[in-house]
Amino acid sequence: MLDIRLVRENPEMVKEASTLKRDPVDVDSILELDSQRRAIIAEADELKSERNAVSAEIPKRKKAGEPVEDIFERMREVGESISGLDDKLREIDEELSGLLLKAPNIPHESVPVGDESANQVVREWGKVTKPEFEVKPHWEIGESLGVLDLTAGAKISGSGFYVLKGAGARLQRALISFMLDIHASDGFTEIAPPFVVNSASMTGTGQLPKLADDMYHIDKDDLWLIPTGEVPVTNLHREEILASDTLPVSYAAYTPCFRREAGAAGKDTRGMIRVHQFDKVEMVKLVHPDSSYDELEVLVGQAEKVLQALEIPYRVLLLATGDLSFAASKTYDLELWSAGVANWLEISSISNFEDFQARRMNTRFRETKGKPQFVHTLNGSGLALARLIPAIMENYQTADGKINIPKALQPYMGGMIQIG
RNA sequence: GGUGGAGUGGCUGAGUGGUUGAAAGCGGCGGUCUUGAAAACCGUUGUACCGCAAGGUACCGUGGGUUCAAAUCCUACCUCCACCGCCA
Repeated sequence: MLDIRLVRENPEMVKEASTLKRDPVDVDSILELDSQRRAIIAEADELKSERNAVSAEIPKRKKAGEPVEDIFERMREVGESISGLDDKLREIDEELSGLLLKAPNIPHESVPVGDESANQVVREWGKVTKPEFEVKPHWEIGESLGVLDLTAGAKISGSGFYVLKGAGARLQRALISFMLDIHASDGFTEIAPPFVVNSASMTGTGQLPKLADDMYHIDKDDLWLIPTGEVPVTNLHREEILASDTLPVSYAAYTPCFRREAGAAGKDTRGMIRVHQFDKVEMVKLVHPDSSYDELEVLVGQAEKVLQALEIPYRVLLLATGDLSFAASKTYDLELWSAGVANWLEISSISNFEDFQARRMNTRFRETKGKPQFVHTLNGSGLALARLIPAIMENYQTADGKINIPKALQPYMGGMIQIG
């Protein structure tokens, strides 16, 4: 959520920034509601002040045996005025916070301006080699080796669900342990959170109110299936004031992710690439505002570490303003080349949200002296399994139609060196 | 799911419908003392909003209600604890 003071003091900046994000904010309405709100508060507070003063008089009068009926009469009217103003204030507050909750975060100054085509390749790691044989896309090699079954997924759940079998299922489990071990040894605390959360949590990280249609909702209990581990893990500290020496807080969590993917269809939806349920290891950080951009670089490095350990070539992309997600100030994507879809695939997205989520969650920290301040939050995939598994199936494919197990992963596969 | 009990400041814990933002203790912070520390003693110690300021307002699980006035009464909901039922 944007700071209302920021909107009040820099309305043009907010208008421009939201336009760059292709999500223009109705700044004028916000300002109008804001000034109405303040006027009503001033009026109501004055009446309340009067009521409090008179209330203090009543017991004294009673003690002195003086009549109080006339005061009751007047205070009844004052009370009615107050509740009228309070009702109106509630309406305005609701409307105002509705607008504010739908306003996107402001891009950081270092973010390139433009649409997707303005994304910048920051660096590349490893080199994409073209093997002499024709690499089969993961859905073909996976099906032929009996480790991936898309038909079964469609049967038991529907289109957009997959089933891993045998060494495929083991591979996924191995990757989860492998990645969590890396993060844990680098100081991340492992978290096993709920996979279903309430609306307050979804609002806290910014999925609600705008992205409701992209998520699965359980009507009966008014709960949401998490679209990413970011939601439960970041919300761990909702409505809290942390001691400053607890920062930075670093978490890593394995969770499934559920996404409705309404309207998604096309070439890159084949196989495991765009599905309704996938597994992911997510990293989350809560940090001091002064260090959040340094932490962002570190977090990108942490995600890279996994790909490097697996020896899979990738590139790091700095997203342009128009490609940034709703809550992000700055985002790097890690992409790797997929022979299957002949395209770069996003395998990780690492973002700094500054205080945008913290403000929604009311997550603050206190330094030894001074007022509580909002923390900055970051998160990044480390990594998404439904992209990583295809990457391994395609990058580690052999000419005779088998899949080698990356060396670092072999201990996690009980020593297995090849599938097939 | 059923029955009973409870939800007050960082924690423990008082609180009669009317200067109670809230006693007391612990903890925290600052100080005195000390070579240093501990102990002792003194002081201080919630958050948000409105306001240029002075100052004002709100908050005692959450929402609604009664009242001139609610931490205190009523009501619904939420959470926690205990027991019963069910269960991986």
